[in-house]
Amino acid sequence: MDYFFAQIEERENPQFRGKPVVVGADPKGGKGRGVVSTCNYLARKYGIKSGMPISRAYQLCPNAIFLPVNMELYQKVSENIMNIAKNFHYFRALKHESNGWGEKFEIVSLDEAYLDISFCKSWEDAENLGKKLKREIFEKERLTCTIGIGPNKTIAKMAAEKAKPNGLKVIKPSEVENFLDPLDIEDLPGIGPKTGEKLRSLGINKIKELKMLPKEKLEEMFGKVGIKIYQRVRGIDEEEVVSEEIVKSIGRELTFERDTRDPEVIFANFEEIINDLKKEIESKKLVCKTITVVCRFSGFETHSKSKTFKTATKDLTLVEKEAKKLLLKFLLENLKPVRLIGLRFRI
DNA sequence: AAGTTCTTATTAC
DNA sequence: CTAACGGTAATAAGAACTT
Repeated sequence: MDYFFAQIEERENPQFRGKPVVVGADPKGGKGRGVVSTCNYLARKYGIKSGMPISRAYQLCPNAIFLPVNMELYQKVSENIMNIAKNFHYFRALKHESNGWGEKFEIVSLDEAYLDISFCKSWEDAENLGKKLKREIFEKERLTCTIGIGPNKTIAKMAAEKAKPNGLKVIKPSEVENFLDPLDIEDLPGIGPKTGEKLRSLGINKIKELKMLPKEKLEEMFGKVGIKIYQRVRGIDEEEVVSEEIVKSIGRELTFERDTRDPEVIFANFEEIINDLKKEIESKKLVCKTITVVCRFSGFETHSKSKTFKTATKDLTLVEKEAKKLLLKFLLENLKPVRLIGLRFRI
């Protein structure tokens, strides 16, 4: 979906149209500590981007419309759209007489999903399917999206990225090389700021240049990720579209309004985090094998402590006790004010 | 020496 | 003038530890 959260807000509040809209933390007159979740394209013209500190966004455009994240609403809309896409996909697969191949539908996040449309008989066929899906989503939800189509997940994703917003881009196998070569290395999924910086320090800026690096060199520099990169820059990606991912961990974390050393404040908030997680574990009938407590101190220095149980346990009272012990250790061995606390349960 | 656990780093959305 | 920086989840790597 295009600029999902902000686009939903525009739909719900037509008076926002034509104005820069930023969804995220409260800027508090430039003093806020959160980040931008999503913003519309007008806000992007001012240099605002997802993940940027909200204080920075406020500096760039103090007159933008700053909105809090209304997650319940976005979740509901996401559900509607995923259902549209899923049903659409299912009936297309039936029509094409796919024998179980094409029903795969993978939800990546609230606003992203993969459809395995390998039942299509041609790329034109695939493109038409994309057009129809775009139309259906817009007719039913009044929201635009961008669809990328390619021989594998990586290419499809990158095609969509380049076609945003309200776009549709098809990359046929014969076009993959010409599509990839001129792109920046950071356009490749899996190359983030750190990996990108390391490569840039070698004078590698474009995917075409990245192709010059031998597999061994990439593996030496980045391990398994390096091998993935080697394949991806060559348009190779065998990842399947997988319908259901198994949950491996659930966690919560919280940044305080201001750094604090007050144990009352810290433990009261930790209690809330624990209770929240306990509820989720119980309702989903999960068990807990490992707990990890995270503490971020003043200066953004982040540490974690974890404990693994002999066997996964349902005894959340025990889990709670251990979690509190770990947090206490942090406070005893580090005297700096605390910025963030978090807790994660590994299943 | 091998298997686990702990901790940190990186990425994505 | 520069830095400013959420929350959730996955995966990988290497160190530290048990067995």
